[in-house]
Amino acid sequence: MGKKAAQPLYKQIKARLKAQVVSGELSQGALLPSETELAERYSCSRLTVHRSLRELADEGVVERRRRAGTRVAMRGNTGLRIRLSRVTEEISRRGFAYRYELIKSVVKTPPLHIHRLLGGDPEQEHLHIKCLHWANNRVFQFEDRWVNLITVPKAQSLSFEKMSPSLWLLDNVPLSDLEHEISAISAKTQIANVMKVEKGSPILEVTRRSTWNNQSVSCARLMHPGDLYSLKSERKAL
Amino acid sequence: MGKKAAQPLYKQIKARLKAQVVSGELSQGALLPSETELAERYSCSRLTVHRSLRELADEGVVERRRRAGTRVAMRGNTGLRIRLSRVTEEISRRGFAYRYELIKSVVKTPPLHIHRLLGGDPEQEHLHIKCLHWANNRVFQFEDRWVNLITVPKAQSLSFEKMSPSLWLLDNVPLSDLEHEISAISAKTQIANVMKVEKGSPILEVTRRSTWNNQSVSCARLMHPGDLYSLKSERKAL
DNA sequence: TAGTGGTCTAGACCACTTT
DNA sequence: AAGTGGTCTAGACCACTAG
Repeated sequence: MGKKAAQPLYKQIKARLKAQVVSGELSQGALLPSETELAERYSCSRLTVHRSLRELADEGVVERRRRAGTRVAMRGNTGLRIRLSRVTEEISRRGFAYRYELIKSVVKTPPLHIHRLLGGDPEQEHLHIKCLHWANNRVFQFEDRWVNLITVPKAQSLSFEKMSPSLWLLDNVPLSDLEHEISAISAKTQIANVMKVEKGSPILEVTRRSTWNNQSVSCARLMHPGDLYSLKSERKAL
Repeated sequence: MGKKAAQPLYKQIKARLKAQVVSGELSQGALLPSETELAERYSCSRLTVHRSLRELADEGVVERRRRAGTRVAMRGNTGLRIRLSRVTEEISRRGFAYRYELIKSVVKTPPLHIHRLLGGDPEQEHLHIKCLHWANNRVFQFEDRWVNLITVPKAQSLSFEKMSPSLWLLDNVPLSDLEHEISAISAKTQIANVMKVEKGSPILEVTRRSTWNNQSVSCARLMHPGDLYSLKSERKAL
């Protein structure tokens, strides 16, 4: 293993400052030197120091305010990042064979709690799809999705017999914002039957809502058997 | 509501480029103009354009490689950010009264699966704590934690009768890295009894491991009744 | 090897907020 | 009023890699 090339200067400075925070040398709320002073101390331009501090602020390590200076952020608020891949990747990464199964696909007026997510005319019909993503002989994900036919009219003419709507949407609909909610539920009779798990089994549910220019595109419940799936964060700082 | 001050130039450029991606005008894999060209087009310095593109790359909207240029990123890999606050805040934010209850606190040799997380000598004794965080009359979180007594010797002399170890650690131990895993489990008899929920209830479990300079500090299972707690992501792009 | 992005400088002006 | 961070410029050199 050869020695790594030198890190860029701004990363070195960032690392040194972060080390002082992590070691407790700079404790919660402590004031850091100004950018000008740090630039002199490290014999570099102010912009270089600025970038170090800006990235530390983005990571939540420090807090910055004009005139007030840069301070070590209070702990106790932790951010965690989770990466989600498309189902097919998640399954093949685990070494399982992927199979898709359409359960139902109908166009109808959504119930009220779905209408609240999709917005628009309460009488408008939208596309409701239920399907399964199999990993070998187990159900890996049960997808229960509504697609907004106003924003995505193209979806109405598709059968989704061979391809899941989640994959089709990813490749065919430009989308901007996603909201997620992660919860643990218990498999009720119907869900247990569909997912081929015991009634009452724990289910990890990811609810996803996607929007485009503030117009809803689709919302979905993605349900996984608790023993097959969990979400891991990237290991990240503070 | 008065009009906002003009956005900084790099944000405007970022927004314009992003809009082209989101609208589909630039589709997956499409090549963007070079920094030099964009700088001319927007009549600004290259650094300003660079910052726009760098942030878009950080957000996963584009991918950049030297010589190869900047391309619209493939979709299907989504990042989601979740913010976690300390338990007391989570509870008071919901308008509930917080109460802490210590169940047990012992020093002993951990079982093997815990030792794998804590590292070091397999015979070394560590601090094992179980406690409850109540929200009004419901158990909001059941905390099952091991604290590494090699890295945090101070913890041995504390009783944790009034204050939970999670809160104490936050304020007293500098920590650098956190790893999380989120899963759905079913309340087995013992857990159901402790958490005062029905046997078999869904539990949202967050497993957290904290390290300091690559040495483990503590690991914990934070268990919440599925009907009381869920994790919401910040709404963020792509 | 040519062209891309990555970093860095020295200087400047501005916006904000505390004093 | 003064000092902080936020942004921006015009230039430079370097590291990487596709052609």
